[in-house]
Amino acid sequence: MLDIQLLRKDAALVAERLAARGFAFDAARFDALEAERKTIQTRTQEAQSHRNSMSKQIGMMKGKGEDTTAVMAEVAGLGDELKQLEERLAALQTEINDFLMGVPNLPHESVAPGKDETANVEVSRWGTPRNFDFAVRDHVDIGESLGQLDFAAAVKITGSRFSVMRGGLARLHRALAQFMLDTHTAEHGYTEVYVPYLVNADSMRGTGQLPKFEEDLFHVPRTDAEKLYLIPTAEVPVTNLLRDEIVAAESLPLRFVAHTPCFRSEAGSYGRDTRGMIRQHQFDKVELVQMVRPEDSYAALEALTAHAETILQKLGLPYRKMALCSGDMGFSAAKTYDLEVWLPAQNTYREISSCSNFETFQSRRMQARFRVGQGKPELLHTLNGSGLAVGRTLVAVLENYQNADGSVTVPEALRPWMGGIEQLTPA
RNA sequence: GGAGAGGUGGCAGAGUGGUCGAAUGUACCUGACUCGAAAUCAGGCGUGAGCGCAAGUUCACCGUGGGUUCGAAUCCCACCCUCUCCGCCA
Repeated sequence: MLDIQLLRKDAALVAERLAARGFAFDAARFDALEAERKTIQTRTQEAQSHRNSMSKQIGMMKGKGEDTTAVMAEVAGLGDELKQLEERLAALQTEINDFLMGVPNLPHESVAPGKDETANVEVSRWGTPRNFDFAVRDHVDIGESLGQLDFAAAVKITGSRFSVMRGGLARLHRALAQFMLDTHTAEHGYTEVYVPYLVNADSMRGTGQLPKFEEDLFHVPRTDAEKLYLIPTAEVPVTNLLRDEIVAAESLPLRFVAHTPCFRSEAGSYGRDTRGMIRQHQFDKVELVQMVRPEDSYAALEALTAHAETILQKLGLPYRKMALCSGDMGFSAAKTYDLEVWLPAQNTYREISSCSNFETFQSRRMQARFRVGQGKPELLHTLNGSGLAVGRTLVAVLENYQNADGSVTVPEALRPWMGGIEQLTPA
């Protein structure tokens, strides 16, 4: 959520900056709503104040045993008008809030303008894609011929966009997650957290998935009041750890890492990446989350991105770092770097991590704050990034480390988590 | 799932219709005393929002949402959550 003070001061400027990301901000509507809100709120508060002082007077008079019928008759007539004002004000505030909840974050000044991913800027590139002296196969062929990747079984058990792994491949998947967790906790100063995979609507609103993107989420019905959602990323439960909290400035920065499954309905992606493990309804991810002081957040974004890059480097996977343009960023982000890993079978780089600074966009929704000494609470800045998406990392390892005989070499860095296994071979 | 108890400020804990946004204790901040600290004493100390150049002022908030009333932390209804015991269970 944007700062409403900024909107009041200069809605036109906000509209201009949002246009850069393809969002049409209706400044006229906002101004109109605000104008009415201001009038109604002032009148409501005056009426409330009047009623309060009259009621107080009745209390005082009764305390002294005086007759109050005259005053009570006077205040009795106030009820209807006050109720109407209060209802109108509540409706207006709901409307303004709904309106604001649907407005995306402002892009940071360093973000390149652009309509879509074609305007993203390549920041750097690491590693050299390997030359294969045999026909490369994609991860589906590799995994299935190993007898360790089974989409047919997943379709039977659940449906499309799920997978079953067995044996060494299942272990490789687990090893990847543990390798990532151990690296981030031991080398990058993150605290490992275990969190719920089902969250309530308030949490989804806090990080920005709701109200706008409900169709992307799976949910568990129950009653409306207690409806729960499956997390699309650990960002949701982990960032919401700070919702409605005020932490001491000295405790910042907070750095959390969590390994969780993620669930996405993939509504609107029919026909895209239907083959293999690239786009699944359920996938594992190791997520990095930071809460920092505002002045530190852009340095933190660079650091967090570098933490994710470390994983790719240790695994020897070639990748490139992209700075997303204004039109390609997610709803809540002020600035985003994507890391794209080289996939030989697709002969291209594919997203494997997305690292963003949300500034106060999430913390304002969540009222996640910090306090310097005895000072006023201030909104902190939140960041997160994949460190990394485990499923896609598995795909990258299979494809980049495949051998002519159909086996797959286990990257050196993973071997401590593989119980000495150096190669995946058919069972 | 059954039975009971309970949700009040950072924490503890009063308050069951009226100067209650809320006693008191504790924690914390400032000052006094002290060489310094402790103890003691005095004062301060919730969050959000509106209006205002400011000083300030107004409103809302006692789990959440409704209701009754001139007036609700207090009464009524629904829901959520926590705790205890029983049952079941990894």
